[in-house]
Amino acid sequence: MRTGDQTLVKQINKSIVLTTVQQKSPISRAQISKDTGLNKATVSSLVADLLEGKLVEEMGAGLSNGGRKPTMLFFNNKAGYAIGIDLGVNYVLGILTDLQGSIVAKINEPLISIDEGAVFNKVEEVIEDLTEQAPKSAYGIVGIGVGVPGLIDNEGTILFAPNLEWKNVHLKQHLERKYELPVFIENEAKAGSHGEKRYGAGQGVSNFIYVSIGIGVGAGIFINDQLYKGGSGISGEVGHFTIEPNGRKCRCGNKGCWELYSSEGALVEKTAHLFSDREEVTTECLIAKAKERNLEVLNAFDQVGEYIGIGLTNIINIFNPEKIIIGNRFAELEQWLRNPIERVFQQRLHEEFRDSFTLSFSENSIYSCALGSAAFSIETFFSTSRVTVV
Amino acid sequence: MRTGDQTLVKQINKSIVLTTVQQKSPISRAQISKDTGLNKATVSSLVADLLEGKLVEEMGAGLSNGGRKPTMLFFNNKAGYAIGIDLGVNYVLGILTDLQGSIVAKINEPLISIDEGAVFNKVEEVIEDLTEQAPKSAYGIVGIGVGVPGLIDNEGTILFAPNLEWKNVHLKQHLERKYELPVFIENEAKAGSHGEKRYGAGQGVSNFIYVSIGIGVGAGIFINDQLYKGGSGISGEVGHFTIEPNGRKCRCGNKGCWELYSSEGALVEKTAHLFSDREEVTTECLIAKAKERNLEVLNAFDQVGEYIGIGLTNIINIFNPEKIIIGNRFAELEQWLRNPIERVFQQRLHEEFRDSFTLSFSENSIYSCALGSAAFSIETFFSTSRVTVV
DNA sequence: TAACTTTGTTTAATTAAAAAACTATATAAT
DNA sequence: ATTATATAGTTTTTTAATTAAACAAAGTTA
Repeated sequence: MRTGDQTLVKQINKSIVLTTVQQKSPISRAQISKDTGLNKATVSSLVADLLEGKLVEEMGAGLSNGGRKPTMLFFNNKAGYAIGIDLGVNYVLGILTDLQGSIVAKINEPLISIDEGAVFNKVEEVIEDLTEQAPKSAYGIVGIGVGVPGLIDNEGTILFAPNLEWKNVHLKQHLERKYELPVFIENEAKAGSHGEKRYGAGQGVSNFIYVSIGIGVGAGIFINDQLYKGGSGISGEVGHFTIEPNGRKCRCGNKGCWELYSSEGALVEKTAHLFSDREEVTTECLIAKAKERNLEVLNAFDQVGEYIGIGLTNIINIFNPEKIIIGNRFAELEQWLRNPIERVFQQRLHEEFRDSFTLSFSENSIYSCALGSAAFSIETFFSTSRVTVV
Repeated sequence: MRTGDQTLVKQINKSIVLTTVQQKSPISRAQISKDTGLNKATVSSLVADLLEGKLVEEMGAGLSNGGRKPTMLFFNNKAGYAIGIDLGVNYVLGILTDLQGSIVAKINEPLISIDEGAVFNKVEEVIEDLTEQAPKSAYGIVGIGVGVPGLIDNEGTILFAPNLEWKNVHLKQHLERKYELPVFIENEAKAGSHGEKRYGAGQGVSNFIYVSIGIGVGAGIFINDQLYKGGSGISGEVGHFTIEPNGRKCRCGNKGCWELYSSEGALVEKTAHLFSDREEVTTECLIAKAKERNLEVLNAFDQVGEYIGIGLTNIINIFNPEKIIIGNRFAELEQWLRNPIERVFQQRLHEEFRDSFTLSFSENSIYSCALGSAAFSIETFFSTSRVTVV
């Protein structure tokens, strides 16, 4: 339990000033004082600290407002860099971002084997490649975040990753020892939701659910502007909602799970007969066929869209969110999915819920997960480094 | 946005000291200092404030620990009283509690009519009866809380109460004007969850879901020790989970809602043929028959229990809670429901979830909702009154 | 050119916590 | 009994932060 003292006060105010600069840059000390309600003298003192910490810089005089010209300040997004990795089932997507979340380098490596050692090597290769590309900066690489499709506990252990066939994998410790940097391992949907919160459709939204639909279905839950991880870190397994109590067996042990009817797998099943080789069916080629107005593919999208809608009504009934964001591979399917989903909403949602939220699709394309993973590092850097802690 | 200053620090610390006294009473100043990490001098100063505010009192010397005897302090639970009301479909249950949540008076009035005016009159009758019974105290009645079975928005308006056949009812304004006291209207399940958090099975549990099962099914969601209300205040409508996509029509508009299979209504339907008059079937007489080992009733309990289990697996998959608490009328059915529910958990939950939570039944019997409603007033009193605000 | 504005710093006042010194009151050992 | 030691709680002093007020610097406007 933390008690109140002067250091707490300073931490709070310093963080307010830094956030204000980040959001409203370029901005003067006087304007920060007006916007935040902090006294001019307090702002000057805190800005001096931030200048010394290299997180804020002066950029000369601005335009006069009828008196002395203000000194404009801006957030030094190049004071450090973060690495974010989206560890997929058949790829490793890595990005290097500045402290503002802008991508300054990226690399996408295919994964041939899902063997633990082989994947670890590939991840290290990506990390080292990005590290080399990082420009010189005051703080260097501030951390590494990795999004993984699986159950991750509160200590960052990968408990279970079905599609990678992993159990109890300690990637976090491995990378921390090797690179001596803060490492964050998080579930792919949780990382993606974080990416949307900071840099996408979740900005300014306090309560939203990011639903990642790809090979599986998972969710990242934002409540009161915070990612909700769950009692042991494994919240958001909405793919295993029971939608059909006597439906098909799912490999999770349950029957009739939502993701059996609403994921890439469901699409493939419905359309496999259109292709000579089942292995060849990908979301990309289905999109191609849908654009040619192939009726069977359009029907498959519509049917899968209906099931997605049914699961989303469950989410809406329980969370009453301000927004639902659909991410991962299905983020590209908006033009085919929005109609059936909204049809189901009309049919199945009580009227008080119907206009209580908006339905969006991911704004960061394939980068939500990697961006969110990088952002874990950036936030921890801000809250624990000597920069903001007194 | 609140900035940091000395008043904030004092508020935080005063609240810490008060909470410590509430939880560990009787306790000395020295012990508070050790437990909280606050300096002895700081504790003395804050305790002086709380003594002046009548929230804390001295009760003479305690036993020596090898030196000067400590002056023991205790929380003055009689400094004020709160009214909590559980507004049911056919009853109004009112309680008067002290600031500790102990019930000092109660009254249970049957509701003959669900007409808005008639119900308002009955509620006022209950409030006035309880007010008269309140002992003289420093702060008097600090507020009135009412739990209602329906959708309540963030302003306390009753948007929709199906079983009362109400729409857009402004009970809050009505009572505030009449009694000039803070009034809190909240959904019955949210109020119940709050009751369990403060005084029942939710104490010390940060993340739990209270599932109220009676005529309908609703949930109160506690996340990070806070009640989550949702974007517009109507979260927790788990009764309208789609469990059977092609099931029976629900009056909410959807088909195959969970509460059609798992509430009192489902029980009545399965057992109505055992009674001459369908109106006579109540949970109470089913309990009586179950105790006589009536096979048909036992089977009904078992089947309903299975469906409850299915809905709970959905809740567990999405929230990964530390605890599930079953409340309202079904809280009395533990001996018949626990088995089928846990059977379903074994069948349908992935192993990582199976031991991640405990299943409990309400500890406050029929008072969860009224207690939680009263507690809304008490907490607001502590956080906004001159007592704790500097 | 004088009057007024705006920006940002400096100085003094205020407040709350914490450390240190101190008083009061015990217990325990001799 | 007396002395040493330990604990409880208050008083005094120190420290660190915000804020208000005064001020200096640098503009604009009439």
